[in-house]
Amino acid sequence: MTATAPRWVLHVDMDQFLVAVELLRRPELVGLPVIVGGRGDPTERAVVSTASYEAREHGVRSGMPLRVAARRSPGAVLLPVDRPVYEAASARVMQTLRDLPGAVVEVLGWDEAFVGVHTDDPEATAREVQGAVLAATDLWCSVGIGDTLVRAKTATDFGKPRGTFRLTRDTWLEVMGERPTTALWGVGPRISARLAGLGIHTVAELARAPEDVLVAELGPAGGGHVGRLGRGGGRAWPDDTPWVARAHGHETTYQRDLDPAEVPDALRALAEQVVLDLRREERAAMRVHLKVRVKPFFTFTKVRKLAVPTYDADVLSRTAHELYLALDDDRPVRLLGIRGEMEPPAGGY
DNA sequence: TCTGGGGTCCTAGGACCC
DNA sequence: TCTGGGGTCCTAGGACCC
Repeated sequence: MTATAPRWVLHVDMDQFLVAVELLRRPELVGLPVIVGGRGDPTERAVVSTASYEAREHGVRSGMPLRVAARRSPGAVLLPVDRPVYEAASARVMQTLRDLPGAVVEVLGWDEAFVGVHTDDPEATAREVQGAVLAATDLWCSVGIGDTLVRAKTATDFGKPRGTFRLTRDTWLEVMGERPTTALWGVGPRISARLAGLGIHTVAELARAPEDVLVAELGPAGGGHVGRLGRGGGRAWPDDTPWVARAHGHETTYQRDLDPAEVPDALRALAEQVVLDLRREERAAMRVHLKVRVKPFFTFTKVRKLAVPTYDADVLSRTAHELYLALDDDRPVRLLGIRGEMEPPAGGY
């Protein structure tokens, strides 16, 4: 890679990451349907975090209730989520990427990152990245190649597993044009339905849509953003400035619905965890915006938010309880969450 | 016993100020 | 008795992603 060669964005995405990390310490499970999720107990309220390709052949998908997954793939091995192990593996992957000469790395999550490189042969560079990650971690990744972040990210799926794929301004519409708008990163069922109301069903139709029409429907920021998505546009170079968390929160789905009388103790436990996170990671000058999330039924969530100028768990949990009481809802609680949102520093992030 | 837990970013609309 | 417009801050909540 030389600085004078053209710029390319690589999207590095680990293959079945959580399962792959588990297989490193349980090689006897290679080739079997393996599901990582919750505490590995299909009778509990929990969902699939990652399924091996063998389990996916049985119709198991991430986000699916463990109970359903176990029914679809009766012989599958279920494993509990082991965050510290995945965090350590993720750190090794990201360090490997940062050690590549000239690479600009923007981390997206545990198992994926954008890597900006200068190269005349992006496929060869992508293979080098795969080799370096494999050598350092024994883990495989797929690499999407693009002239923007969105195109690189979108390309990765076509390269999975263990492959590479390139999407550029010239090939974007030919590959993506006839696909539904939900195929785009950032367009979910709601946005897609609103676009359909404008007669926009495919990526190509979105790419052609006038900006003022999109802005009228989705707002000033949303309209421009979604229009750019349709053309595969947007940022063309990763941003490697260190990450500053905007929020920390904890939420719990209880195995047994909580009686309202049990809520204060539960809120206190959550508040203490949030305060620990804030003290550890945030500057004291920031203000906390407390957000309480309550889910009495699985389709229904209520939120109350309030600025609270303190890191004191007593005050937070008391305030959270007041917010909960203000919901004026005495139904059993399935999910409870509180979240500290940081006041952005002057001038924004 | 149908649906996790960690986040990010955006918008509508009301309050308030000048 | 009637009524502005811009800007900012705040809360409630929507949508999406990994």
